[in-house]
Amino acid sequence: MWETSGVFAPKNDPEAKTLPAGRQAFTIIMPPPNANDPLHIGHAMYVVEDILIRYHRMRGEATLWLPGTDHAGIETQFVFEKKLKKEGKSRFDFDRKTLYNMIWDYVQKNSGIAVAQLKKLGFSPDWSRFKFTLDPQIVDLVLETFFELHKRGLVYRDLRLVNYCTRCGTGYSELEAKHEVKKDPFIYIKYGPFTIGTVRPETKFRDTALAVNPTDKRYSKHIGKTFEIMGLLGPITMTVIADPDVDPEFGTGIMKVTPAHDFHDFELGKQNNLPVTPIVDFNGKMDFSWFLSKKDIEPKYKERAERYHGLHVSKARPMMIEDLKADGLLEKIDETYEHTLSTCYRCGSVLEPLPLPQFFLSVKPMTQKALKALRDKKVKIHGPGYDKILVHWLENLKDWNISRQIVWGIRIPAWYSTKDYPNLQVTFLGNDKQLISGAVGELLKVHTLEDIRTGIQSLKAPVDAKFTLSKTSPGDNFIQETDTFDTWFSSAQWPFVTLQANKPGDFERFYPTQVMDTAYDILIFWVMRMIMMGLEMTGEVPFEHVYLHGLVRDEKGQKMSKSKGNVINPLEYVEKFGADALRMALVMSTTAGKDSNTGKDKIRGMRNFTNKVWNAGRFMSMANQSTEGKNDKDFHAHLNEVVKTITRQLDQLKVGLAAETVYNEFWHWFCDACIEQNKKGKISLKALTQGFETFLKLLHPFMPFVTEEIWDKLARKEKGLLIAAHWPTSES
RNA sequence: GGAUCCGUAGCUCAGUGGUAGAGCGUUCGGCUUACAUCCGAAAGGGCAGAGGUUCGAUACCUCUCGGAUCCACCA
Repeated sequence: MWETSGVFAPKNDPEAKTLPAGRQAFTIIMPPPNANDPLHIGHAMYVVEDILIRYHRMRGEATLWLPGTDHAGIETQFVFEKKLKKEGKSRFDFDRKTLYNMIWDYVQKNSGIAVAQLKKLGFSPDWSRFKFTLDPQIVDLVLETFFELHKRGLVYRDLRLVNYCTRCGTGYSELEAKHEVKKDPFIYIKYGPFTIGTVRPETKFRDTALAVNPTDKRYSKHIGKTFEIMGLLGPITMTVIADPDVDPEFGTGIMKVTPAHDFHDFELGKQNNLPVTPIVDFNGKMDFSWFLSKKDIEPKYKERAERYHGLHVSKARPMMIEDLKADGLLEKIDETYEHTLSTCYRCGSVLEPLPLPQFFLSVKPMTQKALKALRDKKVKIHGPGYDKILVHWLENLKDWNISRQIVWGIRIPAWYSTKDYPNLQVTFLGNDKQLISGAVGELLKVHTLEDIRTGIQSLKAPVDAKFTLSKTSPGDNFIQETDTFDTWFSSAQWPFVTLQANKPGDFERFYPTQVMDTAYDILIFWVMRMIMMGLEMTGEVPFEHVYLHGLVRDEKGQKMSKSKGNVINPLEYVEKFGADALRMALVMSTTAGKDSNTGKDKIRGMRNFTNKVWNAGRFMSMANQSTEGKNDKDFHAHLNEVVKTITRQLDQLKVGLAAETVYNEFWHWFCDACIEQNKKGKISLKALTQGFETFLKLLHPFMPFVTEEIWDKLARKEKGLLIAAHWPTSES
């Protein structure tokens, strides 16, 4: 009935109330769930949004809740690759276009599930405005944003170290790396006249300098001097440079510098003009081709380099330690050393810092605008402490790496001319389904440009390569960048692109939106970037309030995870206890920004409450018929207070508190006290009926199904659907 | 190393500058004609500790202790 009645869509009624401050509507953009995943309990927390939407709709406002789903680039490709692996295949068995289409079909097949589940939870978004992040109009707008940002000088391409997962084959932004404490042998190596300590002996072959703290008296005299040092592959020369970041207390106080494989060293290398010389490749394997291509190598060293070459770091490292021992270069090993490593948040592999040209956004101008908006209270964060966390991030944010080396996403619309770069390095899956690497010119002898454009796996354009921005090929001789945008790059634009890509006039009418509700764990990933991007592109904040709900934990307070087996499937509980019970359990007595423990007991308790509401409805038809009650006046007075309180609480986004209030007032006041008084003739039927209808309205945003059902039996014929009924007014 | 949050009844958590609340659990008594997925009654808390502000603090400030989370660095 709700869906066919059209109430989910914002009313076009010119009589729709004009809201305070000239606001035309009450709008919430739904955080898009991953299109290919079934819902988890976190999505059920969107009930906060549905409560607010239903409340404002009943207030007579033009109310829009805009739903959608997310292509979730890395997550989805990762899931799909796991599926391929089960079938004994990998992403390299398919050319780019085929792989993309396969994932597209896979996602399409699953995307209906999430939507059906949202409906089962009783959510009331306007399905006619549904958007997917890869809908053509959305992609189009995202590309335009990129062009505009480039025009404003905020886009650049640069060689940087990226946190690269050699397992997943892509780099990540600084936010996506997880940190894990690991125990690794800390090796002290004789290094010419010095001793250095390291956990990564394998990178030593391409060290470019030695660094010491300029205030360290032991070493300061060596600064600027060059030493010949005996290594595993023969003698090398090394210059000592000054670096105030070197901690004299740590290890031996002298540090090797490897710009290609360490973030700090990369920066240090820039300052000192050191070359970036990688030794680990993008598969996590040792690459000694630079050495083996030399002439006249001593057989001993040649044998070693050949042995190491192509081995994974984890295999090569112990081998090198043995060789160091054999050469008498190993001083000692500290086996107790603990340090923190970056790991892939998807697969858990250790991330390799690797040099790769990437597209970046200059964030500074955007963070400044965001900070100002926060200072001016244009955006208000609900959830204690999170406003400070957000400010801290905005003040310290580094430029945003928006390139991802995956196919599932929006391909970066930068094109390189094969005329400018005939030696552009590409990896191409040929007609014979073999991976072929080489320069464009060479490949063109056997394949057409069109073949290469669609079949290309990866392209390594030089850092300073000229590129043309265009939605389609700008000419006959262009090859498109193979990287795709970080999913968050398009998600950051979600509040305005969904409205711009929708019905004409929507953006003007519904933007800026009022509330953004999401879990606090994506405050930085998403909310911060939406504020930045919204301000940059529209000049306005994307939303006025950010409601950060907590994470839903199990009844013991443990984080839910698949490995612990304590994951709650929301739909299971909908089956068992009803959607109303689950909804109520999720918001009852919760506060913004705080985790809540939701287990069976709590949901069962709320099922009992649902039942209580139902039974009160049954009582109404057999209530005491008295037309006058001596407590009627007090009854109305208290009812008025209840309406006032709940209205105020909802206006202040205190959803958990409002749920608690309506629960207590309905059960312990209306049922326990007032119904009993009616039985004794102290409260009239008229007053009681009016009170019950008021409570049905107050309860409706929280428990839409039972309340609508009771309303259907009681009052719908005269008064229409409860979902569209008028919120009770209170006299102050 | 930096930051944030929390410490209230046995458990899980709300809450407020003016003599403490809910759910679950516990105890006792009830199939009272809406509801035993219920009703009635009861036990149980000097709101972590110390100091300060205030006429008055659980609530505001400082410190201590305890717990959680986030970020940075680690050759």
